[in-house]
Amino acid sequence: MAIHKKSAFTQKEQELANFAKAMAHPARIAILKLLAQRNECICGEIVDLLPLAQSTVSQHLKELKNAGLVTGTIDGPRSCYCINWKAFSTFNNEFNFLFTNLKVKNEKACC
Amino acid sequence: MAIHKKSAFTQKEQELANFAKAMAHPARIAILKLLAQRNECICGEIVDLLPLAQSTVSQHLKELKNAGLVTGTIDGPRSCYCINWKAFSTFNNEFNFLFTNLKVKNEKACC
DNA sequence: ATCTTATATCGCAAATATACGATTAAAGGA
DNA sequence: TCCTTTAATCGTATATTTGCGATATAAGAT
Repeated sequence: MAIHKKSAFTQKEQELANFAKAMAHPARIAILKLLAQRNECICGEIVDLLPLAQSTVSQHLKELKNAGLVTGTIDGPRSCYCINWKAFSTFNNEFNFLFTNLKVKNEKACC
Repeated sequence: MAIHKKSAFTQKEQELANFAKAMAHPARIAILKLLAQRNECICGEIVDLLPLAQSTVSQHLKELKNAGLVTGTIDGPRSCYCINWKAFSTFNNEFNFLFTNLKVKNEKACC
């Protein structure tokens, strides 16, 4: 069952997994890319740039926001999203620490 | 529905998403960590180190293998897994290229 | 006050993922 | 040959994700 024994794992393991989960969909990667390629928030437009229904995009944005990767303010009929670089690089560092640093030491083909 | 309109996104977006998906579970993060912290493959033992049933661990390993993050050889009743550093750093570079490089240019708090 | 526009939320259907017990398979030892 | 050990696979229950249409909401325009 999906009893999700997440509590059996460490805080960091769960954090990294949640981060990965937030990125585990091409639509969300695309959204993050759009946000990253601009120097400012994107207010509107996002839906027009994706091949998905408005409600679907809104849901993806919500997930990115819940994961902390994106910040957003709702301003009446107009919303405004941008990447939360701080949280983003925190996770990136964690990721690199866990794997890339070790890579230097190991770099060895076994099986 | 989960009609997964993945085809509507670019190859790179899908690749990154698949990579993230493979890491999107604390158990798989834990497995990767175990594999990374050693200088060699882990043959056996993995199940003992995780709070999950043998069949569940086997399934997670299979997913990591499918995603290309882990290589493995089955040697009769004994299997042998280790991290595929090559694929791993390819993805890591892609990730960094997409986001971290941009970060330097942007670093700007908006909303 | 009503209409328009942009976006969030709800409700549902279908696909996927998670977990585990049971079973299978395959090699080595008795 | 039969038993043991180790790990993959199958079957199944349940949870979560994905996607969309319909609806709600909220601000601005008319």
